[in-house]
Amino acid sequence: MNLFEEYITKKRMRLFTGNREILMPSYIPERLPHREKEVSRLGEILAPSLEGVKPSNVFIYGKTGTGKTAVVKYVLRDLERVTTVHNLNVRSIYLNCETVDTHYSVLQNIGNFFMKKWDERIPFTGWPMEKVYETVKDKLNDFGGIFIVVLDEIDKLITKSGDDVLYHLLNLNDELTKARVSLIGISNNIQVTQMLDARVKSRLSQERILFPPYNASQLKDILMDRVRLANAEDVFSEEVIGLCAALAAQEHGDARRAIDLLRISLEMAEREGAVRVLPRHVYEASSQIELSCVAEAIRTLPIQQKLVLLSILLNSEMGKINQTTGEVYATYSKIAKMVGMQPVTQRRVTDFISELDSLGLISASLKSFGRYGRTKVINPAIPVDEAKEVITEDPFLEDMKNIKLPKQTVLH
DNA sequence: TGTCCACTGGAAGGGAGGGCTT
DNA sequence: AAGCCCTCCCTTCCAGTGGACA
Repeated sequence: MNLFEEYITKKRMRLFTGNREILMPSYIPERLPHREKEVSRLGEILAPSLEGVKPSNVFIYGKTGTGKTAVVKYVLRDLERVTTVHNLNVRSIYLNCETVDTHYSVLQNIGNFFMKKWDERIPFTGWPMEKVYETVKDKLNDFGGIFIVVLDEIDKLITKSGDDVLYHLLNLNDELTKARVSLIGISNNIQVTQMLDARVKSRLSQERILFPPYNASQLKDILMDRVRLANAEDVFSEEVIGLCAALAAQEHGDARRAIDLLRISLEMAEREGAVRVLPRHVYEASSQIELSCVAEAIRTLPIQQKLVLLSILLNSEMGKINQTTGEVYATYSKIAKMVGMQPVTQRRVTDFISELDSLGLISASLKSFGRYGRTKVINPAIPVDEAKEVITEDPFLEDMKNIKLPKQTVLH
């Protein structure tokens, strides 16, 4: 049977044939339940732009899945509709600092927003900063209106590149003759603002909006709305929707998680050929989300970090609990040589350990053993066998699949 | 109370890689 | 082709540290 014929037959058998995009967290509906206050607050802040006045800069913070990005995109979409109809000179750009995380790339993206011809574009590297800055200024002056720059996950930008970028962006207005730039910073980590220079900090957060987590009943409303919008009431019972909401509420009220649960439990039910989504599909979806997040995090790790993680897993497999940095480094050096790689220094490995810790793949905490030194105490935070399997998918590390450590490498 | 261990983590800088300018 | 610039990944150097032990 033709591969795609099969797909078409399957599609006919699908439980839900409506628009699946509605069941994605990235979909912005026409109504955002329980975020009316935040929407109107941001709307009020940005409204002066319609009269050609620069709106205040805004700093938005709240945990993941509390609707920060959705509200900002929602408000900017409305703003764009109005400015298009009334032909007003207001534009905005959305940048996610997960990927746009350097001084250069932020300015490059802003500059390229106004570039109509491909060959005029600022390359992703190569130009002196000064030239990029001047080009951005020229382009903004040519545009001559109000330009709103949204920096989502701004904490990533600050931790990686410091506050230089923000300093430059905030100073841009002093050097612009016609245009005006406003900043909207979005962060799920309030701590980062402590790292900012006091002047940058006060100018960035002329206005602040805090997004509280959703509770279970609010999440349920959000899911109900989506289900109605997708015309999928006959697929999801109220019980199932409530369960998705309850599970996500346990995770600090994460709407993104709740919507993912809804969609993936639907996929689970379809795969099984069920007529409706059942609570057990939701539980299955929940554990699948957890596992696939871990697997994805591991897959995207650079090879050296994979080796460090593998060392920790192997040590743990040997029954070693509470590993020290020194022990991890010893194992790492051995297996790096085994796969024909030059081991990096211990200093570098301590950075890798911190990164693995912040990704939640391991737990590492600083502990002092008195005269026996001070080190990090490290344990895997994920299932060892599954994690090993994902790591050894890497063509470089295939040979490590069945490796067992000789005892003396961990026991001193 | 001072010493000392086994690191931690900041700072500075090297060099490779990608790209532009002259 | 040579000279720059920027980012990324890494090394080298080193001051700093919590707490057991003498």
